Amino acid sequence: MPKTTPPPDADSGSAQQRRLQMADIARLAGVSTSTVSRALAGSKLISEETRSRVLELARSLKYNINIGAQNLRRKQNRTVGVVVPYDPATRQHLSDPFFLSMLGSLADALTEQGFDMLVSRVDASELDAAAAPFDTGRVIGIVLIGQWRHHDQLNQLAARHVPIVVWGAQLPQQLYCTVGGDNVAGGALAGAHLLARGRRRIAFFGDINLPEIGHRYAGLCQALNEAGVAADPQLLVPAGFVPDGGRLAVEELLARGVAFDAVFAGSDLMAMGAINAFRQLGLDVPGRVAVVGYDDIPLSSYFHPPLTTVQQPIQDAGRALVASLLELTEGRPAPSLQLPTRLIVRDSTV
Amino acid sequence: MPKTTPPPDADSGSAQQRRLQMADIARLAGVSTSTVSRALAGSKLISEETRSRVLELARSLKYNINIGAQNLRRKQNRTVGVVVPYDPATRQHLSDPFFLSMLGSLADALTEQGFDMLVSRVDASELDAAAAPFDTGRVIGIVLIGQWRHHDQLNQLAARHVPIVVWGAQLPQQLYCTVGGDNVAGGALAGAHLLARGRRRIAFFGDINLPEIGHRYAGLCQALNEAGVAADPQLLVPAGFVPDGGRLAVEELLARGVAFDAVFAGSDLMAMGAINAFRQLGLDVPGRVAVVGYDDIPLSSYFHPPLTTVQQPIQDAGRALVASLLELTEGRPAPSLQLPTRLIVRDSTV
DNA sequence: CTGAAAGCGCTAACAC
DNA sequence: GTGTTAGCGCTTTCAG
Repeated sequence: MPKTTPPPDADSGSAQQRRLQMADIARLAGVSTSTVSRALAGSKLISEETRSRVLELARSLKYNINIGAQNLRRKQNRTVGVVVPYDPATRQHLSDPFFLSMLGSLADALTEQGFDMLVSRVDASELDAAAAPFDTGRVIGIVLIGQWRHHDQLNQLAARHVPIVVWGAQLPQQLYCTVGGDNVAGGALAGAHLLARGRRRIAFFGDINLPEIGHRYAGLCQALNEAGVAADPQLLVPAGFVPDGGRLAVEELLARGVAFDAVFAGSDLMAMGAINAFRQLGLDVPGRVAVVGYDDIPLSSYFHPPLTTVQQPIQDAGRALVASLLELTEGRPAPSLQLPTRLIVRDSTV
Repeated sequence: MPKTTPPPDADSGSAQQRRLQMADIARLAGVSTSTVSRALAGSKLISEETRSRVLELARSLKYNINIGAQNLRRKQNRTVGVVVPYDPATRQHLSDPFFLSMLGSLADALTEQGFDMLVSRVDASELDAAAAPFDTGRVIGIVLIGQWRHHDQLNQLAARHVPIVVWGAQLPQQLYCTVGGDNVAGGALAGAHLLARGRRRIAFFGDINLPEIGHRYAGLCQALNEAGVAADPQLLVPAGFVPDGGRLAVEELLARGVAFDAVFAGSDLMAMGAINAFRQLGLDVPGRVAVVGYDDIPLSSYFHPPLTTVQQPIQDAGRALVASLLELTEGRPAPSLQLPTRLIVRDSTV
């Protein structure tokens, strides 16, 4: 049972002094509200003397302009919506450190540009709810983190002219703007690295129906191809982002009884789950099986063994998403973007 | 260099059809705006027939009420500000998975209650900037994640009657409301566990000037006391939340040349850093040294060895923070709250 | 340079 | 039941 303590300030519920407004400042300064408005806005139609008097007064009284009213009048807005879809089944999406980091990166990018960030979570199966903050005029546009398999719903949003930028993969017939890592290149990087380490039987863990994961797998296949190694469909193991997707995939792989000497996991989390499973089964990583992850979440360097992984450009991602969204909101077209990824070699692949 | 692709829809910057407003619906329905307003608000002063006609029209035209205008008129607001202070030096705070998880938990709790979440990051050394969204009328109150050493600034905010709830420790002479884990109890839990495992020389890693960390250390000392073991100040090693705070602390501890058989780290991240450092030095965990972390971030069960740690009640935390804030905004006093913590025993302590 | 007046898109008395 | 009217707190013509 939680312990509570009485509040320190017994009179907290008292004198709710009315919030100051422009008219108050105007009266006190002996000018009209127009003048106050101009002074505060830094208009140059105001005498230096009046301006400083008003400013001084406003500051000393801690007056702050009411942004809601200002927005209404100016028909503008400096708020961007960030929506994180969640799987209605597990509701667990914000648990993936990668998404969380993306939130952080967006927060930074938006702050940098003087925008506020309105965060909402929506049921991934009802994605048009993602547009609500825009439809109700609260934000000028939406950044959606995670495309999942909702290509069509996203297209509908774009067709409705909702300014929206999606973190994810570029798909054919896409009406909306995406910003994402170059997943094919990332997958190829991982594949080439494993091949260079002498691995030939590379299993892939992940749900290739998700565009980004599909691309990573395609990249792997491409690398195999170039090395003249055949891709064995038996080595493709579906795995979800759920906490122990990695472990389950390992069990499945073993159950198939197929030879393998490496795993390329669709995310770091899966890679970690897989490595733990291998360890419990007495299979040495990287000795017996090399493992590459994807994302380079902060903890992958702390993992044991430190995880070789494909790094997603999180810092750039936030800035790029915001930049594209601003283009869109200003009526300009925003081309989809693929950010470069790079391989971080650590100990899980020798 | 990022690759770009031309936009799919060349005419994206065209016909910016004006956003529908209530007057439009009114005209189309042949009624006054008041009637539309009432219908949409579900007022019972409206004939069933009119109501459904208006509702139908609004839906088919995808009309959405402008929340900004509504808020202005109603002088209300369903938005809560969540601010995450960052250390201006490292700017790295959002990297701690614990804070990120808290954000997720808050998002859930707010969504549940029909509130929007406006997230902002502020320089921890200028905490009164945290009140900006409130001062400008954008939010009805603020949840601040992370108290750090800014007790005084927080008191000032509370004195200004900014409705604010802080995740952190309860301190003497505190004017603001805190919700936090019971850090003393948590520390005691960790200490008792290590003692029960036969450890006597327990080092503590963390900056005890931070209230929460200080309380965890106090809890440890309390447990030692009760067991009749003396707390050795030599075993108290300052360590930051920086990525490799744990490693640095290990080095410092070793440099002191003092005997130790266990470490209680102020956070899981530190514990992980420390374990990696021990491993590199050939010191077995938990054989040679047992390690307990704090937070129970999602990855601690994936770590090797899986981390014994004190679990913070993240899910409850979000709900509790929101509940307290709502009390405050409704003019009622909100007592500070300490949520129970529990020890999760895994392999890092045998 | 400054003020009066007319709204931004909506709601809520107050009439009818 | 429904319409009229008067604003919410601010900005911006338009006069002076």
